[in-house]
Amino acid sequence: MRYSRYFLFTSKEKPTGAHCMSHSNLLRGCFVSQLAAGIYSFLPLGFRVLKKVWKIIEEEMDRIGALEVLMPAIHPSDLWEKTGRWETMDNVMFKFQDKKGTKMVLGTTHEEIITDIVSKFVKTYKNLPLLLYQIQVKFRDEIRPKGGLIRAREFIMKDLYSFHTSWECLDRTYEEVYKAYIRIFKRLGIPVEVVEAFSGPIGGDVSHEFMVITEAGEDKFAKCTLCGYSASTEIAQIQKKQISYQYKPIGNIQKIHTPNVSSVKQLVDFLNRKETDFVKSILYRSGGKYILVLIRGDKEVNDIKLSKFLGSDFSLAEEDDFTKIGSVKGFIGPIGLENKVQIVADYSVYGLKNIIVGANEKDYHYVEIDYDNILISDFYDLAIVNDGDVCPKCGGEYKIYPSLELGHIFKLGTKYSEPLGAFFTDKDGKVKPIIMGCYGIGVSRILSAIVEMYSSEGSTTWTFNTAPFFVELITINVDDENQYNVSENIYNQLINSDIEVIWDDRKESAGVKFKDWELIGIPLCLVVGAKISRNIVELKFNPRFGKTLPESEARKLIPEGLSVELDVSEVLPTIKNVYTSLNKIYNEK
RNA sequence: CGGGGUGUAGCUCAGACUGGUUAGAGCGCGUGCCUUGGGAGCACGAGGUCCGCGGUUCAAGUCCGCGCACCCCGACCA
Repeated sequence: MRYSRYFLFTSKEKPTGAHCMSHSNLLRGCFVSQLAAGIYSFLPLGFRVLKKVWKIIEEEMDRIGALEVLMPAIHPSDLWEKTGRWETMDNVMFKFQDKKGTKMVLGTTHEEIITDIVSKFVKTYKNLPLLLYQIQVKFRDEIRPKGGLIRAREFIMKDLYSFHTSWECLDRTYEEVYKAYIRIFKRLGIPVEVVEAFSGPIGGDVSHEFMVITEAGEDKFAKCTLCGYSASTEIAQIQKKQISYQYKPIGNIQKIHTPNVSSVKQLVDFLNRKETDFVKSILYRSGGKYILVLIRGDKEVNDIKLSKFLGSDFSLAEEDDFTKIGSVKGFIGPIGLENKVQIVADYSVYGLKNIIVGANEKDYHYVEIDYDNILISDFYDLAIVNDGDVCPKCGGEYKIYPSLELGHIFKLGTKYSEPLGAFFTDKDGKVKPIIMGCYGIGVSRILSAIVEMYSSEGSTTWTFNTAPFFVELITINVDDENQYNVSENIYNQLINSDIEVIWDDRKESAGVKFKDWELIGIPLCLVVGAKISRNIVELKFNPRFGKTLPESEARKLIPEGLSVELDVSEVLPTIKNVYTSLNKIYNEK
């Protein structure tokens, strides 16, 4: 490809509105272009990268026997109503009506559709197991899209669905998909962490997320520094505590004036105490009862953990609930409410002495309270884990990492097959619901993830299998006939050797060409300049390309100083050699 | 949904507070010269519904009202 004929309009300036590096680089490198909030076009260069990611996913899906389909992006409401998700996913759905007034939705995901398809055709155990997947556009009307492709409202996703006669069979497929995902991310050059995860409204009980560690993400996971166990902070538990608790009502209670000071943060400043000297009290309604949850001031309640204890039907109390139980929002505390609410505490409250709690009176707190002065009905693990919390597997310490979710695999069971009537006749002649799994990968998001991994502002680095071209050929002075002719010759040789090359044949200054090379993230750069009079050209490596490789390989392939001078006759063999070595690392069966 | 910000040339932004000729800069774009190993230089030039609608005024990019879009923080998020 000749640069002069390509669609490539790079930007020297950092775009406004791009607040993370990958977003900025993808815009500046002319990979994508924004149409509306969270809605992007893939431009020729970006689409090349997308297709490369796409292809690797297809290859690995093929390898586990999954069959590719393409389902509609527009769905009528009926299937969604059958599973109840017309309501439960309403907050992210783009809904509209067709000209007949039929309710429609832009597909947020495709469990309903694929299950419907399978239910029409698969009637016997003889046709199972079955794996179907697609790479398709998904629509989610996120309230706040951000980070470019990281959280978009229209995005590309790979979704695989598996269908089984038994849980054992699902388990085996789940394992295979897990391994396929590991291979996919390895081939893409993305270091992923697999973490146990919450399966959420999609259903099922087991799930794993494939995360990359980056500040640009929107999730967090906890990893044990000792045994390596890791889990999303949505579900990460801590080691159970031995509780030996006896209620000792306090005789002489001390109250202090805290005018208009209610949040822990404000109290810390006002009283000059530590966050851990406070116990927060959070009031919930559940099944007509009130539950007061106590938690140490530095911690946050994990609603998912709480729902295990309260059931799914609970909500935060509102203003008038506080009045009903004789308390005040902002100053609620456990002492004095013993008869009106059930009091449960997070483990973090256990053993605390000389703490401060709300006095159920506007502008007042109680001080010098011990944990056993509070009537607590039970202690549970209810908090979102922090650094230093104790791993339930080995007693080691957790560390929390910011992360971006690239893949998520679920065991669904019969959540969709039953309501949508996907049944099969088993060997024993009985009709049973098909057991399902589903497995997603955020394909477009992967582009952002790779850029976040290895690039810096204004200088992108793609990995071997994702780089839009393998070599950028730069001719310093295209008016120099010798430089031009040698370049053209090398360009043709590379094409004939199936090495993807973009030739910067523009009449631009050298600086412009080098900056663009770095911005668009091509691994190798071959420079044809004045030294061509001595038959010498220079081969340069992208500044961070080595980081995308295993260290030993990087040492072997990449010269010190990232650059080497070559005789023209050595160019093709050298590039081919690097290409073959990398291909072996990333694409060997 | 709450809080905040922004909207002027293709891009990044000044001008607005205190209304007043023909609305500016840098970059980019075009032409010519020069230059060709890290976004070079000189000259000339093209390019604007100042987000939209309404209002105040002799006069609105500027003031007022309504709306829209985009961005940020929070809430939300298979």
